[in-house]
Amino acid sequence: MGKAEKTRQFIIEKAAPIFNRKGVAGTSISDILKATRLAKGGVYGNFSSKEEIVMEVFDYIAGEEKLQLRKVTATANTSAGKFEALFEYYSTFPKNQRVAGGCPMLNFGVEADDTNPGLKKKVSELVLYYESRIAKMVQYGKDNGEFKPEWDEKKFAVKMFTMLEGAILVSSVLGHNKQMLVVLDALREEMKHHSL
Amino acid sequence: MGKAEKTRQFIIEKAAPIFNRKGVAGTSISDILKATRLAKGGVYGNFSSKEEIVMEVFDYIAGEEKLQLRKVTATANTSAGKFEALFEYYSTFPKNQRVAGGCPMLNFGVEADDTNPGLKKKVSELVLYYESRIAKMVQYGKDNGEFKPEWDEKKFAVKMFTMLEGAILVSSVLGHNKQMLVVLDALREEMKHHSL
DNA sequence: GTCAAATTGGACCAATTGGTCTAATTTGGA
DNA sequence: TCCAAATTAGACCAATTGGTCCAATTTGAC
Repeated sequence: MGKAEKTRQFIIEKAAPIFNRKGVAGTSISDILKATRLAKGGVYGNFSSKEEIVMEVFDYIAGEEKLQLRKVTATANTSAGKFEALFEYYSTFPKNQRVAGGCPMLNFGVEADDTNPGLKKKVSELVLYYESRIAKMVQYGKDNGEFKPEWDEKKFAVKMFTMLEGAILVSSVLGHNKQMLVVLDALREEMKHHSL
Repeated sequence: MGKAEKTRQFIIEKAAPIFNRKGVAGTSISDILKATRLAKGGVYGNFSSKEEIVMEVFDYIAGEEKLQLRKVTATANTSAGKFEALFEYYSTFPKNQRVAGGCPMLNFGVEADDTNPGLKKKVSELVLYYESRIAKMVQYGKDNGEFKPEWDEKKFAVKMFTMLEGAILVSSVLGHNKQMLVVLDALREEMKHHSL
């Protein structure tokens, strides 16, 4: 990693939690200068615009979250165990988040929806990625004889994903995770109900 | 309603969809001047700050949405019928929305979370209002012998609310309502499962 | 029709926005 | 150690931000 590449990465890492918290419109270049303690030239020598920073920041947060969730699920070797590990992870969300500020799909998705088509596309791809990951985890469990074959993995993926996103919203707004715990219990119950 | 009161209301109505779409930080006073075709004095003679407009705009959208949902559920006289009317309403969301831009709890909640405690409180109160409305609808159905008494109305309210919010997010980002339809089917199924 | 209340149009404000540019300095790899 | 690449510090830009102010005009309730 060259010198410039290092600085570029450094800027992304410092800017990521700011954008994730305050949104794109709510974050200014001067916020980033403050956080990085770089001069303006140091930022604009590596990025051509705020928009370019935002795009890379989203990819960075998305990548970190994927890593984190892989790490969480890797601790278990059964499908049911992986789900339980996920449920435990979300029971304290956003405690063990890699990049502060909550779920990037929620944060960037809501804002990008009406204002930033490029970012919106990135968010939509990430949504589909997670839905398919969940579905694959169910399928894996079915293949291994953990779950009943008639469990519809795609429908469950949609339910689990939407409930988690909704619960993240509610938790962050209410300032506690009671609803998240209810949601996780419901997901556990559905899994149990389809277990062999 | 006096002259000033009319203008005030007019400003709120014109500003509401703009804030709901572009967010608080993403909406400028000049956006509002353009939409209302008022002069600056016309706005600042009625509101003391952008913040004050935002607060009233949120209350306005919240009120309109409450009216709309009351209207939707009023068409049915059973609890199950009211739920079905709601499901049909959300199956085409945001088609019949009173104020364009999607769910205000999602839009304002995500942004206010880290930036605007006053607005955050308003959102959280609205979230609790809807959760309790759902729970009451279930309770009403139980009282009328439509649903099994062991159906946990509070847990269902959390599930329904979080799933709908998540589905609204996913639908808006993906640009279609497939996931919303899956969610609505799941809710229908749960209701059926607890029907007598 | 009067008269106070409301609105206009826009000048004006200081601060901030995203972004460019440059000369001077610092950095780190060959 | 040298030299190109990277970064600094900040001047500068035009545009925009939220907000104030005021004289002149329009409005509508009585």
